[in-house]
Amino acid sequence: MSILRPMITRGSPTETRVPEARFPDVREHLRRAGMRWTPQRRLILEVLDQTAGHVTGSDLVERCRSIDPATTPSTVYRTLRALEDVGLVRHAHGLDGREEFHVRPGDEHGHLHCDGCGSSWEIGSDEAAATIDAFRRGRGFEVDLSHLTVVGRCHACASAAGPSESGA
Amino acid sequence: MSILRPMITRGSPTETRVPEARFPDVREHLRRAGMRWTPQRRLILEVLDQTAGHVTGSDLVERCRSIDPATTPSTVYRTLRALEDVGLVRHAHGLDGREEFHVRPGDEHGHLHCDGCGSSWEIGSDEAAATIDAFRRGRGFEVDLSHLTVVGRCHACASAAGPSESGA
DNA sequence: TTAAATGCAAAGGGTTTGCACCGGA
DNA sequence: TCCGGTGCAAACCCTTTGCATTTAA
Repeated sequence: MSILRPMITRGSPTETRVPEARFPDVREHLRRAGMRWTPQRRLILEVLDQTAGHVTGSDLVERCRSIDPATTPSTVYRTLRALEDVGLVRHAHGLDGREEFHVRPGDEHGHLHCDGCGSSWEIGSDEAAATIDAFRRGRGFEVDLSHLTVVGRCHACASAAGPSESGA
Repeated sequence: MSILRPMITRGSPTETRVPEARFPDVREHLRRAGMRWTPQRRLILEVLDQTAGHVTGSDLVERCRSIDPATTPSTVYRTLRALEDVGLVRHAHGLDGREEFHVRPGDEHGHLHCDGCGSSWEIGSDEAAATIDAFRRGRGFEVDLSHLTVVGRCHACASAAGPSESGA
């Protein structure tokens, strides 16, 4: 249900470049915003789309470079902001606070980071329901799930560290 | 109930430097960790303590400089880490992802930021209860409240923007 | 006395910007 | 054709680090 509409086979093996026919909505989106559809943007969107989790700006630069060495940081960062303005990309903040981007999925999600092992998971709207409800009912605050980052210790790490680790 | 124990008059007007007697526990803390009690550290701790909310590193540098122009960034940043190691200071991440420090309060709290008006509030353990419970019961995850940052739209902003703003 | 802490200045890293050229529509 | 986008390189900002000096204990 990604805005990119992967249409057919999600990961056709050998094909790195995906025909732009795959991004019909995106072109529309950009066009309506008076923006242009360029090879660089396609590449960036593609890499972003193929990245399961999230990428920082510099990560994205690297990944794009591995496909097209001519990629430049300024273009990537500018594109990222442009795409975010149009609503095609969103960002959240990682454990270290850096921005992490991802193609905006049909269903928003938050992030759960374990301080212990460094793992991270997605928080679906179902799992976030209690949180969202609490703030909405408590003070009429509308939580932005895609910006929700919960940090702490996963079950495994919490068990290993013992129960006295948290509040101290 | 701050660890700094402000003891008497919270802000005696003319007195900028507070007698170190005000920080008995802190000295102890540092001493036990083999660390020293210096004027710089006292200043930093003081500014940190008098800052209601949170400060970024550079904020803190500025504020310290306004009291003692000789303050240097390296000392501030190093002290910040040192104090955090000892457990006297904690950090969270602001809206923009930058580290925000504060004297570690007796009761941890998270943060609530409104994307609309830029306001932010503290989330007490009571308000976070539902969230903490949900993750604990759902997957045995122990949420670190002091690292919890919830972003979204406050009641006022949500009302102003209308209900269709959130998921789009 | 002696190791921790400071101050300076320079490095560092990710991100942003100015500007001339390029190219999608 | 025309305005948006790109690439380059330099600027930026906050933060960190090396090293000689100072200073708390």
